[in-house]
Amino acid sequence: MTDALSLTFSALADPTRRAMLLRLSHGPATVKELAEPFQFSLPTISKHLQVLERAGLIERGREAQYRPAQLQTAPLEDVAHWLETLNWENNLDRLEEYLCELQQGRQA
Amino acid sequence: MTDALSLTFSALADPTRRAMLLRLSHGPATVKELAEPFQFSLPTISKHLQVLERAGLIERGREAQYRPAQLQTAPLEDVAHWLETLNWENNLDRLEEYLCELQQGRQA
DNA sequence: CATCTATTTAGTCAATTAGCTAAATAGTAA
DNA sequence: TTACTATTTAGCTAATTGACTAAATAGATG
Repeated sequence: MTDALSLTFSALADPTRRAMLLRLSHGPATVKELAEPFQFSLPTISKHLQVLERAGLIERGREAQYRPAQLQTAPLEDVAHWLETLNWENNLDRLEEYLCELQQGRQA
Repeated sequence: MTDALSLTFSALADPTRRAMLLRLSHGPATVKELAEPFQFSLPTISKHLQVLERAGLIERGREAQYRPAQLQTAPLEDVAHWLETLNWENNLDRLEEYLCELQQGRQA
């Protein structure tokens, strides 16, 4: 999918990538550092990082041979916002239902 | 992926499925009703519902020929919780950093 | 320059996904 | 029973994904 939310959700739909983000929530890290807890090859880790980058969940710097990744929270906020919207609509409906019941109570 | 969070995130990583959930946040709906806004075939819609069901995002009833779907919010709360955890760790680190700076300031 | 470390690219492969049509099943109603 | 509506299953296809190894690139250092 090309839309931003879908990119974000699908980037988050992998436990390795989520673990990486958790690691990055403690501060920037290099590819090798991020790879350490896992048994995957470095190219595999590199690809995971590309997925996270494409979703805007990380940004990458350039320091010597290192390309340190840093967590970016904007897409996470978009996700939180979408969740709130779902709930907000839910609550609006509940309110509407409640008002309807009130009105019917008055008419009965 | 077999873990619950991954199932949830990957179920949410599709705009059609997200639109369905939004629709369901207004109340239960049948497959046909859910299919209406889209140009996809019914089998396709049915498969999307199976994905949502497998992720626990909907539950389905049985009323005559209809199999109405109903939004389930538990997995959404798990997602919200995971997002909070990320941020919570983030904030903890910031606090720690801040305390470090304070201490160094005292030593300087 | 030669080499070492960090990272990415290229190319392969198996599994999964999202769509389709055609056919099967479940339940209602004539 | 037959026919109609709602939904799912089966089987197909093309695209995507996540893993790998081998090789290429970027930069630092002997």
